[in-house]
Formats: sequence, C-alpha cells, structure tokens
Amino acid sequence: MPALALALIAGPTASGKSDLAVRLALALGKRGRRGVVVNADASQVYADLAVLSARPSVEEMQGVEHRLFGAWDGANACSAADWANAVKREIADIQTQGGVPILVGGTGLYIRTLLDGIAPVPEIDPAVREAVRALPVAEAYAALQAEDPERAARLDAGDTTRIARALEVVRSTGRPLTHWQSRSEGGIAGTVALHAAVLLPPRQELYHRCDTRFARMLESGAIEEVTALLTRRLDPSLPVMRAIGVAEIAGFLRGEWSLEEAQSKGSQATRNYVKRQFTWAKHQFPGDWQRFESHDFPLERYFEILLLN
RNA sequence: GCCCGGGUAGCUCAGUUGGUAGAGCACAUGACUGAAAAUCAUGGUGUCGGCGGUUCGAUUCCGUCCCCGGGCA
Repeated sequence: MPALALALIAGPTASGKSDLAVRLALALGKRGRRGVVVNADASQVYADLAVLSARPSVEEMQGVEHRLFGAWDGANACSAADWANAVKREIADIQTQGGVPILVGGTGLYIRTLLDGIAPVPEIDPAVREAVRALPVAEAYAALQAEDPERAARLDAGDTTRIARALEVVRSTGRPLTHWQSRSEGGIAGTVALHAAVLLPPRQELYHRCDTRFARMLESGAIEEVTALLTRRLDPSLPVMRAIGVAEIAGFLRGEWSLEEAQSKGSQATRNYVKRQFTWAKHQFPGDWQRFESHDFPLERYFEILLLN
C-alpha cells in the first residue's frame, strides 16, 4: 500500500503560508481532490486568540475546510505531544476520506514531534509540576545539579523552561530526562509521503510585515480580545496568556503604557519571534526540505506530484 | 539676551579624581525533545557635539562656538 500524501507548508509568521495552504487546497479541488488545511501553530490552537494569533478568517478560508484552529480552550495548555496526538487523528481521518491534509504552521517543535515522535515521558504529577515551577531559577538549577547532574551540565543556568522540565521529570518519574529521551515514540514520518516546503522570505520584508500586522490587529479587535481573555482570570503562566500581544495589550489596559507603546512592544515581540522561527527553519527542519527565499513560491510546480495523483 | 540642566553606541542612559569607554534594549548569529508566539547563549556597535588651549596624554580640566530642554526677562 502506497504511503498517503501529507503536505506541509512551514515558515515564520507573516510569510504568507496560510494563504498558500488555501491556494494548494483550491488547486487540489480543481483536480477533484480534497485538500484540508490543518493548523501546526502553537497559538492558533487556542479559541481565545482569533485576532492575536492571526487565525484565518472565514473569507480567507475561501470555503476550504480548516482543522485545529481555535480547538483548545485557553484554560487548557496544549503541549507538543497533545497537538501531535490530535493532529494524527485529523490526518488519519482526512486520508481515510481520500483527502490530502495540508499542514501549515510555524511551530517547529510541534512539527518535529509529529514526524519524529517524542520521548515517552509519563504524565507529570501536577503537584510536582506546581512545586517545581514555583522555584526561582537559581534554586531549581541547584536542585537539578543534585538530582540530574548530567542534564544540568548541559543546560544554561538561566534556562528556566528547560531546567523546570528536567527537574519535574526526575522528581515525578524517578528517572532523569536523558533516560526517557533515549528514544522517541509516535512519529509518523515513516508512514506518509511528505511534501514539505519551507518559506523564508527576506528578513527585512518580514519585519516590516510584522509591524503592519500588529498595527492591524489593534484596529481589528485585538484589544477587545485581550479584555475578554483577562476577565477569565486564567493562570498567567498558561500558554494562551503568553502569546505575543497579550502582555503588551494588557499593560495598556492597566494604564501602564500608551497604546502607541503597546503597539511598538507588540511589533518588536513579533519581530524577535520571527528571528527565532527563522533560525529553527534554517537549521532544525530536515536538510532535504526545500527552502524558498523568494516571495513567489512556485506552488503548483512544487506540489506537482500531489496535484497529478 | 541672561541663568540653570543636558549633548557619550541605532535608542534610553551610566561612567572616566586626566591614561581614548559600558549597561539595557535594538541588531546579528546560534541552541532547542511534552508551556516552544516559550526559554536561553554568544557578539561588534562609538570622531564621548565642533574648534582651540593646558598636558607626555583630554571624552574628562579651561576657553569658545553650535544644538536640545527648562526658567527669567
């Protein structure tokens, strides 16, 4: 049985990837195949963030089915593995119906987890997690040096996220992270015919688009969106609360800075993020995935094989 | 016009009792295994406003001019 087709359009924020995904779906439609766009972005997953995560609008979707956009309530944190499990079900479902899933997104870790799998670390005891995250970094690092010196040696002393993760894993599972990371489970790379394209438009152009994009968000409901989110009084450490723009707009709403400042902070955060995505896309995605540095990506030619079948 | 502040990195500002300077941010480069729009690492940035003077040596002291604030007229 031939491997089932899976398209992937990856790239940084503001690279125009969502639009290309829709165009690919429409092109498939013209040839009698059904393309379904599936979200591979960590923030677009949350229902609470339509404007701020630049979720495609109904018009932008152009009648193409989209899945896993706004699928999580902000009160629930979605991890890379959570997303991978959900997306696997969607992919299987779409393929069963003869459709072609078109993954689109910017979260490298999510995409890697889906394709290569991830270490089978058991669920972390919530009490352990809470206690670990309450520790100041220096203390957490000192604890890690005692409990998992091997991992501690490989981490920078200020890397709060990874130090907390390593510490919660040893404490909750009784084994160090390296033990679990010696193998990865659940990857689907070997079971699909993957057609991947990585978009990397000129940096300066992207930065410019980040600025206009955040300005437009402020005009089109981002402030209202954050107001609504704040009334939920969610744990500020939840991913939904850390999406770009939330803290920037919240500060404005609290009167800590002007709208103008909120805008420049938000644009700045977006640009910084784009740089990180760039570095990931360049070096972390498999080397045989084609990178496109120009803005006119030859969609139909590149996905020719998909469109012919 | 006079009196005060001030002029140092792209920005905001430290600092040098005279030995040509430094933080944060920006920017650049990179890392990335269950919160990843997260977290972190590394790295330059430079006529120290101009011109003179004193000095072995001035960004620092002196003179003068220019520019930006604020005040008084």
